[in-house]
Amino acid sequence: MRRLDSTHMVVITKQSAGSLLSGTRRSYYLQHSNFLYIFRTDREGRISGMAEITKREKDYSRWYQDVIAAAELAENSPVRGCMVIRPNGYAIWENIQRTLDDKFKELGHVNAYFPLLIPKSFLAKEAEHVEGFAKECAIVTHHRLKQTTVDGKVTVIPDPESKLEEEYIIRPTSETIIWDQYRKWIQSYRDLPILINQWANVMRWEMRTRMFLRTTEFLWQEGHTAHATEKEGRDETLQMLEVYRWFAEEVLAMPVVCGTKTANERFAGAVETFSIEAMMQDNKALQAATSHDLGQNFAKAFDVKFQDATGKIEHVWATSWGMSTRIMGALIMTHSDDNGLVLPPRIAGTKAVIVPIWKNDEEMAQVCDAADQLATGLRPLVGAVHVDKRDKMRPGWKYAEWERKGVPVRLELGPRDLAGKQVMMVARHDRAKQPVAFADLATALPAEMERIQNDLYQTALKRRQEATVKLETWEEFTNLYQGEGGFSLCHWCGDGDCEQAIQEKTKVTIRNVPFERDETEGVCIHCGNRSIGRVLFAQAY
RNA sequence: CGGGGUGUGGCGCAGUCCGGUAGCGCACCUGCUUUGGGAGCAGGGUGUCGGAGGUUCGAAUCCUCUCACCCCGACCA
Repeated sequence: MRRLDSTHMVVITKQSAGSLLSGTRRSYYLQHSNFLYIFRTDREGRISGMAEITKREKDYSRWYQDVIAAAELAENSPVRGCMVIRPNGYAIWENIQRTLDDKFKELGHVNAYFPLLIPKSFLAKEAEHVEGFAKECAIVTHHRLKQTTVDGKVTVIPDPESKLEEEYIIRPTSETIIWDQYRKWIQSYRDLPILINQWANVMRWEMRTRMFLRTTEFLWQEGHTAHATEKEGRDETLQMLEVYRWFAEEVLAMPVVCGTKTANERFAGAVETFSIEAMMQDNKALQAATSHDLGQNFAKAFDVKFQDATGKIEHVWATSWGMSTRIMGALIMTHSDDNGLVLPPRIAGTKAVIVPIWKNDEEMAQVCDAADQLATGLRPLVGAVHVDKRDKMRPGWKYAEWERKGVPVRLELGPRDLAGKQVMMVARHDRAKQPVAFADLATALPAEMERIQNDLYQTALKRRQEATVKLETWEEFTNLYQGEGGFSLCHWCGDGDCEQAIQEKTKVTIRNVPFERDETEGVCIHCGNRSIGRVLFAQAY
């Protein structure tokens, strides 16, 4: 929506006289030169009907929602907290799945599928696990509906006679049902390791939801492995964290901080949780993936034992690790700008779009034919290339539309280009525009995509570096988070109560204890006790 | 569960104070002219005014109840 702003008006006055603009509270008139303009605006001061994206600096949260709507990634559904992922959004998720899945397979994992519904009793078996998830579970209590009439209207109710003997929980995560199964599969050390991944939907009944970042239902992968030794379990946990780091940085162009979660933030049932943390453009942190060392907790809860080579019987060692559709929220917030979505080429659904330009039917036939030929030649090299042949839309409209949707590269092809055997190549993120000869395109386009990928990573990295500081005093700390926020590296005593007190006072949390950190001596920024080293603080999504 | 706000065509809104049988922009459809950064003209279709009840000759508008969604908290990450 386009806003009225001072550069476009000489006088703007809230309607008051009444006669000219009868009965409208949100109408304004604008005197400019010798003309009187009349505008109707909505609550936000936007002139009706001109769809544009809220500026980041004006309202970051609204900008985020506008980008998702403008790029047609997802929209709200009739189900509270659940979104509909539209084809443009799902194409990104499919690329995420394909890339991660290939990597998992490379490392020896296989896919399997476990039920959506979990017997209620399973969740209760691991004490910390049940405590962590009990408050956000959806429960299936009946298996049949019954038609009935209320106030003369036909409706349906759960049939009281179909009440389940044991109720089911819609999975918030699958550890319990998987470990119940692993018990049957594992007897000897020869059965280990088990390296299974599942692509699935899960449900957590959150009180407040935001598109992609926290939805009631979301999509993810959850890896669940079983090992013969503690070391092997820990190695697997760290290996998968490294996969996530690689994926975030190399594929999504999103720099992350790898580290260990504090005890307070640990996964319910884990011995140790590791995370990758990214910084969004509003300086808030977002946990982009987690990997858990579950120790023997689930093996003990589900009685999963094996006999080792010496004949000794022992509980197995476990890990679990996941990345969800939440990462798409991070992807959107990391790179996008006030013109809409910006995507790194390696994850974009459509890598490039060709916009043919013509004046008449004859030219249209010629440029469209040439565009098709170019696209056919480029697809094997770069992936999906779309030719936008829609008539009744002028090129300028198409440029704007593809920019909103985040297609990394646009190729403009008009009669003059055709005559010169070239296209105009334009990058989405910086609008850098250059002519490229047809003959050079097969090398120039992949090179341009590499440049874009690298630019996006470097820009995000620079933004994070500039918003990361080392702080020494509580005053500096509170000042930072009452203002612009960001990442801060501060000394911390290691005490959970102290951590909690910091959160209650400032809403700032320890994101993780970074692997690479300054371990020089110091005192806790909050309580002044001896420090365990500097840890990463930030306000978080 | 508190505090605030909004429900009117696909989307964004006006109309509600002061009751008179629903309107604007965008989008959509048709035609013509256009097409190198958001085209123009002409014609056209689109509504149980969130729901229920009440007052009234007459309700989007007044009254009562109710439902849904959004924002700020609480919760969670």
